Amino acid sequence: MPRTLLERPDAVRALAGVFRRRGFESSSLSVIQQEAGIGRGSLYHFFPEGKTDMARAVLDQVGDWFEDEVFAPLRSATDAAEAVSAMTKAVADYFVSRENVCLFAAMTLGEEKETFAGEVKAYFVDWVDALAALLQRGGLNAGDAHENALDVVAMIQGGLIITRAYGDESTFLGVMERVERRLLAHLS
Amino acid sequence: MPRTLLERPDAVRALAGVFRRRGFESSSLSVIQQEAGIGRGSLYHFFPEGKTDMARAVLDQVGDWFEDEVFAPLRSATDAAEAVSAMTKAVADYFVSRENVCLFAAMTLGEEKETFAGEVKAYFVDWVDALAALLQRGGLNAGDAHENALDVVAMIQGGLIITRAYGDESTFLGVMERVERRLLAHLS
DNA sequence: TACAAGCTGTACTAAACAGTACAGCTTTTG
DNA sequence: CAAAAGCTGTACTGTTTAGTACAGCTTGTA
Repeated sequence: MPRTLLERPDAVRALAGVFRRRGFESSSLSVIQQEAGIGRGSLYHFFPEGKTDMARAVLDQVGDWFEDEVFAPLRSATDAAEAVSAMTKAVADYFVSRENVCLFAAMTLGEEKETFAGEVKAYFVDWVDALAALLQRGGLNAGDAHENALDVVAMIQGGLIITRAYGDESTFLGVMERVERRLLAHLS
Repeated sequence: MPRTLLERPDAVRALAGVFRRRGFESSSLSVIQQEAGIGRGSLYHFFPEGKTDMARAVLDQVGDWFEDEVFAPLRSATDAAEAVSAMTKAVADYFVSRENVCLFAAMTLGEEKETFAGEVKAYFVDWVDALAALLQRGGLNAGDAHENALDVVAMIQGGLIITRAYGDESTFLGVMERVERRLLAHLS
């Protein structure tokens, strides 16, 4: 095997940063080169189909992180209250350290919304369903569990929007605190 | 005065449709011409500064609608419960008939987020503050009123995201129903 | 030390882009 | 009915875009 100066996952991480900061559509190849510090040659080496490939790789990586750190723990948890606190903490830390941007939410708008509709839907369905199942195990009936899970995920996503609009990340943290409190109240 | 075949407000309405459907950044001038049915000449006649002018005009028009139909009624209402129901109905009807897209929320991402940061912040601040003031008049203390107002606006915005991801507008309508129920519960 | 294979910068192409200029059209006003 | 003024299509410019081609570099392996 030859050298591996830059690994694909590193490239994906750098791309994710650019897409979060500038949005997918206004990240031109020249901007990506500059901000991610990756040349055109490397970019097309790792992502032969261009920007679409890059976006897919970024969404995959984010989706994997949520699967491992959020959805799977929700599904396998035995203590519902503990799982709720772990989820809110993980999610809050994640978005605060990622410029308060959810790339899946961003993909519900713009040109390529159809291209990634499947992945985007799966992300939200997985999250809502995993949380709903946990709430059901915590004592809620199926309907209430699903409605509460949906409302909570919506509140988190809306909280991100408002905190970006306000330019003040404490707003998002406040939303996350109340999300946790609300879920715990339902479980007691 | 000479003829007025196409008025500026009509042009703005057409532009809003294009921006909602395709996103601001991927609406090129040729796409706008085609989908809005307005030629290049007319576009630069009405919006001399180009796309930035167009976006500003669209945001202004949407902002005016919300001011007149949502924020002002919230501020001047005497019956809090009635005002809450009026707001949820107006907002639900608005977004359902506008492809479940909030253009102000869309402007918190992408290239021009800084250009319109002021307008975007004002929109959310006006909404949250008007609703918070109403809840306070309805008996909540200042802190609870503000938190609930913020959470509700977040839930609405997040509901739009999830309904677009699900490709099923009944999800958003469900969120709006529970928003209304929750607010009414706080007022009783 | 030499080969193999992954990685990378540079130069290039064709298409799409935002924005300009302007002649000419249409309709209201006097 | 003529003039004024708003509106509109077309042709154009220079720039930026995504994507390609490829020579050459770097490093692990034999």
